[in-house]
Amino acid sequence: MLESKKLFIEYLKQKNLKWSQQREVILDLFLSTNKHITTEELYQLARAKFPRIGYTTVHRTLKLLSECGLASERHFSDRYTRFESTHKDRHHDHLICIDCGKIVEFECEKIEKMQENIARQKGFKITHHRLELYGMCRNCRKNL
Amino acid sequence: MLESKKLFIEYLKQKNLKWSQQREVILDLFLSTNKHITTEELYQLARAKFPRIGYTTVHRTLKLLSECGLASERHFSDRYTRFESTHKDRHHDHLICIDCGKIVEFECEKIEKMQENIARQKGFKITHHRLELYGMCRNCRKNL
DNA sequence: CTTCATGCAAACTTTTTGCAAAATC
DNA sequence: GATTTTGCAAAAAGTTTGCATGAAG
Repeated sequence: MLESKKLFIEYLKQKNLKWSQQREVILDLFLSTNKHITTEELYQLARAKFPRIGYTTVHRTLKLLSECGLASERHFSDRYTRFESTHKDRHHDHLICIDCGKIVEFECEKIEKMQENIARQKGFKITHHRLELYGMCRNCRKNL
Repeated sequence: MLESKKLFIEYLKQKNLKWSQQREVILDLFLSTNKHITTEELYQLARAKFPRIGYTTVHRTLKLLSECGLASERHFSDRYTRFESTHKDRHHDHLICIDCGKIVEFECEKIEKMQENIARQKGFKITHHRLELYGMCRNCRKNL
């Protein structure tokens, strides 16, 4: 079983919460998708595997996953909350194609260092940040 | 009269739209506030100057200001849409205190350059970006 | 006097909550 | 068996729209 699946089950036990079929379906789908997924999208996927599942359950499970650190909530420029799997790799930022919506992840140590510098100058202690670069990917530029 | 006020009036003329008392109140308040303001906040300010004004009017005027480029919409981590005046100074990013909500603006040429580099590596051409640093400001750290 | 803007109320969107029935421990 | 979860429906919270009335050109 996946490390993160164990982690979630353990988390539930600690909190005296219960493991359920629905939670399993949702977790599996969430872990197997690489996307920055919305509740609605995951709900649609889940319904394919477990037709009687409710939107609310998906929503609450995603919240649970956020609480235990397996997911993190993100807001890009539409008004959906998107959930991203956090456990697998370390921090990264996003490049987003404004045409096709493709999301590419990247990380840059130097930028992070510079952010720390700026924050120090302004008297801040950073807890987290958000860096999103919007533009056109190679493909979409080609098809102009 | 302010440059941007003229600009807005000109924009309205071009589109065969009308100048009104409400639009003037809203524009003046918007231009005189430095905040990243929500519709609700601006509505409250506007009511003080023009009691019969409606929320809808404020909302629609802010949308107009976005359309003509005088304002830009931003989404931080709460669920409000915030409007920021764009004309006055050039691009900048934000430091946000997670405790008191204070927003400090900054700009960093070096970070921008690096962003371009990363995008180029990934085949992207950047149109715009968003960088937000979240943390605790000096004051809030003092009062811990 | 024609056209557009206003402001109310009501619709819409996305997220969240209350609660009776069902599943888990 | 006690307690938590589920799924529905309905509430919240922000944003957007329809429409009769009023203001601007």
